[in-house]
Amino acid sequence: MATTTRTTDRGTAYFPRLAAERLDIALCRASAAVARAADAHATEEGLGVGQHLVLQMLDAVGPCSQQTLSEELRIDRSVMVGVCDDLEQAGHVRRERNPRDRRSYAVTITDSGRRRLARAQALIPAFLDDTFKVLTSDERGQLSAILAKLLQAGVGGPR
Amino acid sequence: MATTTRTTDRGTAYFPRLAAERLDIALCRASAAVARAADAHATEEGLGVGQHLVLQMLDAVGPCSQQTLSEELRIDRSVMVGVCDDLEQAGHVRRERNPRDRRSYAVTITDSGRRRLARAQALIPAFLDDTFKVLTSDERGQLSAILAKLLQAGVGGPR
DNA sequence: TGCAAATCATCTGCTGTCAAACAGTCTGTT
DNA sequence: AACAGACTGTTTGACAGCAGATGATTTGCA
Repeated sequence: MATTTRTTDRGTAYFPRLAAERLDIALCRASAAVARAADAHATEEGLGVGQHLVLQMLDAVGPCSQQTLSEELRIDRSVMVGVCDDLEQAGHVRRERNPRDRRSYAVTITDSGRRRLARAQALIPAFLDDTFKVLTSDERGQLSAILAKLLQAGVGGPR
Repeated sequence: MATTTRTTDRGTAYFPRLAAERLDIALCRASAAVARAADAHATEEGLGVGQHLVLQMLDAVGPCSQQTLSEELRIDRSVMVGVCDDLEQAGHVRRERNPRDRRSYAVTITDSGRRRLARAQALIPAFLDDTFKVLTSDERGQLSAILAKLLQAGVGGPR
């Protein structure tokens, strides 16, 4: 049937086709999709990605200022305020003034926080297996290495 | 100098170190950084990533409804309204009612839109070279293939 | 010592995304 | 024909991220 205005119908699969051909702006959009998947899992589980990262780092390296957390985890300072608020209110973190520099806090993970972290960590393998199930083991390793490299190079701005 | 509360000092490089070790929540955060880099470049250049993708697709496959654009490009319908508003106001796109289905528009790229697209496309290689300069050619190919694979698998939800 | 500049945490305003609700239109069944 | 249900585009409200300004504190320098 002839129509003057030919409108593309469903099932064109334009986006994946384009993406497979070359690395361009579209692929940066794909990165956002991966990030969204993590956010969705995190909110569903009840512990935001930011909160998770903070607990992870505090557990690994000990008490930190919000500034240090902010820089290392690439989370904006003003956002870190709310993240620490939530963690503190949940009792997963203590905020004590650093006696050597009373401008900053010494944010410390509590036992409750450590238990919460362990619980969240336990769910990650299943999430990753599900999210990246279409990738081979090699591809997962490649993705990991590549993103780490980009991070170290400071892609995406300083914060 | 001994202190009771040991606060981690600058330069720990905790995040990259963690990221390099294993694929976990932190790496999904890295994906967000890549997406941010593209957004920053786009706004600086004056044509948003969403607008760019819409022009790209309209140029490639012809007139589409906003719904089709939305699904293929993984942009929320309600966001697509604004994207098309901006493109239409700039004269890069025409919105005509589809006579066969008056619910939908037939969004069509104009000559102005085609010129704008060409101008934006011309800047992409330089942006990519800069953003991914720390990657080898092989790694770029791997990243491209992996993200495309994830896209086809529908990572990040339907929209 | 005294003062300018930098630093840390916080707050405010702006922007963009998403979910849900809505009006108009189409499709299929009776 | 009549009506229920699905679809398209739009609006609204809630929410997160980021830039810039602010108050309190520290550091560096004259």
